Amino acid sequence: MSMVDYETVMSAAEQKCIQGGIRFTKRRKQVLSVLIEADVALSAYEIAERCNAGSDSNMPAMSVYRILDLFQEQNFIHKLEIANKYVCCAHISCSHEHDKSQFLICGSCRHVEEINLCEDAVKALQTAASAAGFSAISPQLEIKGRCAQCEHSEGKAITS
Amino acid sequence: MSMVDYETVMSAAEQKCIQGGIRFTKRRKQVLSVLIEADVALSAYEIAERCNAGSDSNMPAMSVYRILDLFQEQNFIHKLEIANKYVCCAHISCSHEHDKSQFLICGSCRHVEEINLCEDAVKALQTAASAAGFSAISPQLEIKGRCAQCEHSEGKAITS
DNA sequence: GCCCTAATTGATATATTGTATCTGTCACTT
DNA sequence: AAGTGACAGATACAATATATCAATTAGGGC
Repeated sequence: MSMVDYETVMSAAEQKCIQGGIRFTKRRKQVLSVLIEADVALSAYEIAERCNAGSDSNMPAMSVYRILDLFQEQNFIHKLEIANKYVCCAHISCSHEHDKSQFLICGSCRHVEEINLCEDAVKALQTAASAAGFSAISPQLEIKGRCAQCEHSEGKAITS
Repeated sequence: MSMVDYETVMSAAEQKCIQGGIRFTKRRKQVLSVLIEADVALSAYEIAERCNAGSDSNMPAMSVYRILDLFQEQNFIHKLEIANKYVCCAHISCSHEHDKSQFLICGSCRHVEEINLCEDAVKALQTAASAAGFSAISPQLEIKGRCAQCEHSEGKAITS
């Protein structure tokens, strides 16, 4: 998330909170800050640690979970269920619709990359889902694979 | 998994164990039995419960985890990481290669369906992965969506 | 059959991730 | 200034998973 401007994202988030009748409190700012500045996906407890690192603040994990829930509702962040980690949405400060995101997750090191699938691939997934009685697939797609780093280091197979 | 013949699968598993120099013990038979007979994906603790249901056996959850690890190495089962549940591989008793599987997982009720994607869709995923520096995607694909049942019951949005 | 070795299981502790619940506090509205 | 509802604190606990070491069991050579 380090490619987006911190201030732009924070103020966009604040605006969306105001519009939604939600407060952008100190706690919430802390959590969003950590996620914006992280260049990797973080677990809830890692977020709490980073909030507390080198400061007087004492962010309890429970608060992190509550705030993460809220942020997911607001589409500020994504939860990667394969990794049990959270990432900042790359499009908080965009005006256009951003309800499609795809993530590649390394089965070895859990490194995460956000990608863009072509429309045809997404349609193929939708079609297969419909055939199986699923009316819709999630706009967020998580695909497990093996990053180049892990591919070169060890011969260990991709987990499942 | 109820569409496959129980005995066929069990004996195929036994053969593969023997070939791999691995014992097909009572504990392992219990776990595989439960997964074959289950028509839904089960968590490790649910598997332990079912092993113990109405019997003198006392299967500890730790043993289940160990056996699940082994079965994953042997490709007898798949772990669905989005649901934290396990399913029997539909192809244990097949002779052909079976290293591609795709699952649809309902984001509301965690219902699981195994599907078959067309080659083109899989290739598109591969291509996108390569472009992002992932040398390979996992042969097992998990896609989150919303099953027809949940779609008709509630208006609640797909989680993430 | 007996012993040796390695595989397997038992048993216990602990880590990680997440939910439930109730209470206290703070900010906005009137 | 008081009331209301959103927000945070605090505690307990559930669910999922890993680590470790001891005890047991099965199979192979003698």
